[in-house]
Amino acid sequence: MALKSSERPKPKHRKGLWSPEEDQRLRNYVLKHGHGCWSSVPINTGLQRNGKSCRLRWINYLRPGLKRGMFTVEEEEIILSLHRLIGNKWSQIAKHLPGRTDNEIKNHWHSYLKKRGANKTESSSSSLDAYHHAQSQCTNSDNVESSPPPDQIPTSKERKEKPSFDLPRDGPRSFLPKVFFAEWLNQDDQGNDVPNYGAAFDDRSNLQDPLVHDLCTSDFRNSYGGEYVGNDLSNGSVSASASDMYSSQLKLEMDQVSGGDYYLDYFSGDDICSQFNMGSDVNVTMYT
DNA sequence: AAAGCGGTCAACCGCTTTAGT
DNA sequence: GACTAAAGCGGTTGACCGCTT
Repeated sequence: MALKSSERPKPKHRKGLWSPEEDQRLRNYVLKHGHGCWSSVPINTGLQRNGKSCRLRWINYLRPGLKRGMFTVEEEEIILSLHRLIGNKWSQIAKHLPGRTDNEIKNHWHSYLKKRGANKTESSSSSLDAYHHAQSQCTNSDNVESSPPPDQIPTSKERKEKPSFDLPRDGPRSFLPKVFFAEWLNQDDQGNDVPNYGAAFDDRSNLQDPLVHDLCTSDFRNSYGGEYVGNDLSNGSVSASASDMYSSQLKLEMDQVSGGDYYLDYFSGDDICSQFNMGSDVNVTMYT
């Protein structure tokens, strides 16, 4: 006789910080097989964690493409701006900060920005500017680091002992975070770094990002209470303003995955790794 | 030197939503 | 439509660390 799910004996799950060995197991498994159903991951890996814990560990810490280190001023502006607009929708906010997790943003909000946001009553007007500016800042070649080999990502314990950034927490905020997947670089006529948007963005089919889409249509005003800060795009005009917003693509040369090139919409918020199995060697190239 | 304190962040908890049957 | 499992999400907790007294 089959037991009801509530009557099944519950396996003992380990709790607390993840050990390097656990990280290694999970990372190896997901990179090789994909996560599939998370509840089966502990079974397949032999980890004494529940699936939920594995999922969280992967999303917040092990997943390739995560930025580590301090938030830039521009990222903070984006968080503040979006938080004013949509509140504690951390996952929505995270979609607009590539490489940042909702958990990370939430923690940062509670640690730094809540106080700062409370003090700072002005500023809404600069929201879109900050948002826009952040995209070009992200293209600065000084920011770009290719993803380290998985075994070089510090464990949670190691991070506490030796943070991945060199400047003190309260140091200058112009310090830019590490980017584990290469971002890309384009330059305008003046040699300033700009995102690689242009023609690609003019194609409406590229407006996958919900915020961009909203910003480019009048829906945005309606969606967020009729108050919109920054550039006025309410007439639905996409051409110049929208193109200036951002659009970018990340080209991954997947030598070991079908031998093809993959173009991923960097800002779509898609979980890159859940879409395919990452081979052990993933070459990330700059796409300019 | 050690106790107290506050800040940070990884991880857990519980609720909601979504998908499958 | 009801039920179940999985996934997603936001709030909260607790370990750890550095600073102050």
